[in-house]
Amino acid sequence: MTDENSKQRIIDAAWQVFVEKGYDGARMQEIADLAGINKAMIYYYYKSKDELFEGIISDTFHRFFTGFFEMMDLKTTGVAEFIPAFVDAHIDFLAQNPNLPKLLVREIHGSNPAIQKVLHHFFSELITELSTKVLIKIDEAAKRGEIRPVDPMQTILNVLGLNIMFFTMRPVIDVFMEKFPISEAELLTRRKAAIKDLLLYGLLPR
Amino acid sequence: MTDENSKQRIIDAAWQVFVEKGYDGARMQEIADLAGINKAMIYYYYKSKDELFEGIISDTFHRFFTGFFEMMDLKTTGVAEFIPAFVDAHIDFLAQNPNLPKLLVREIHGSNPAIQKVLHHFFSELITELSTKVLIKIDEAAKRGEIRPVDPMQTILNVLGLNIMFFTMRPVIDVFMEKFPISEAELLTRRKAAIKDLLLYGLLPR
DNA sequence: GTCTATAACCGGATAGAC
DNA sequence: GTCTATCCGGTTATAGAC
Repeated sequence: MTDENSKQRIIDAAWQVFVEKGYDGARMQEIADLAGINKAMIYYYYKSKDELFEGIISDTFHRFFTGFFEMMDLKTTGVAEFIPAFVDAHIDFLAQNPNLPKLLVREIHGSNPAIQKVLHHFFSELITELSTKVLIKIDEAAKRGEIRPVDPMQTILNVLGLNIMFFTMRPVIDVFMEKFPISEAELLTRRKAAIKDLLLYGLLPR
Repeated sequence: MTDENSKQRIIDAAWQVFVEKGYDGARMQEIADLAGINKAMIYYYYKSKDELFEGIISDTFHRFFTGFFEMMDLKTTGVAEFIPAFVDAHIDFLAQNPNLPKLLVREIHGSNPAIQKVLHHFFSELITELSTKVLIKIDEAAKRGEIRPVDPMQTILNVLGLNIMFFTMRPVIDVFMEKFPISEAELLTRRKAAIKDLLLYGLLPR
């Protein structure tokens, strides 16, 4: 309950409160309460709410993108094998970190400097990765006739959009599902199946 | 500049500020400044920030869903004609109201009562509409062999997700597009084309 | 209806004891 | 490292003149 242990408790609590309330809605007092420490303790480790947010965001997204890049290194031969493998990995990954897209989509439309930093720093890196590898891979596969001729950039947006929408629109989907109640696991399974089905039939030549 | 005119100015200003800053980030003073009236005037028409938000949200989403339902009444024969027509209409509609998905996705993950109300009131209605008409339409089209056998609910999520992602993830997409600069109109055209292309090839039987 | 002035409160941040 | 007590600026909301 003492020592640097507190710092970790603060980080965990802050992440949780920032996710639930958003940056503007988050209260330092609530973070302190959740961490089970005094509010002043937060200021012992971080000099401001901004710095706390910035620290947590950077750290979290750093770990996120590290995981994401590993995930994209899936060893598969052709696009027809890569796509379903990626969808499964991506959705599983997001299902284990559902708060990430939630927080991102919430803060991204504002002008919070910490988020702008994340956006440009990490996403620029992601785009370089995508454009030097995936974009070309799609283009070549199309020229080879392995997949239909498609707009590579838009195809990436399609895949990412299909995967991520479930997590950014979750509260809406929950309302949808009130009338068709199924388990969380079943819902995820169906979502993955439907995405892979659509993409494979939509991309492979007939 | 006087009379009830002020109320409309307040509504317009409030909508803009709530969209830009989110509920928690919005300041009554900023709304007053933007409306070109005094802060106290807002309290002459609305008794609290909550009530102002609630009023504007309910009103806006009421108009939104009215438009949405009209849009879904597209007179088309089969699914193969309906889908591209819907995608065009939906994206055009969102492009003219980009602040709606922005605000929705921003507030939806919190617990703001006004948003919860919108969510259950309007989306329940939408779901009834979807499940009594679209869901069945997809199911029948599949049985008729007009489209491939697909999970109807997931197909709806796919279509909506592909359309909406562009607006909920816009700041991310802008970062993507920094390296491939094209005009707004061209971007929207490509987005629509790619979605329709994927859906048609992915849903029509081979 | 519209304004000025101000009350009342809240929340981020700090001082300083232990 | 951890706490109590407190400051201080900002924000919602109201009182009351015009």
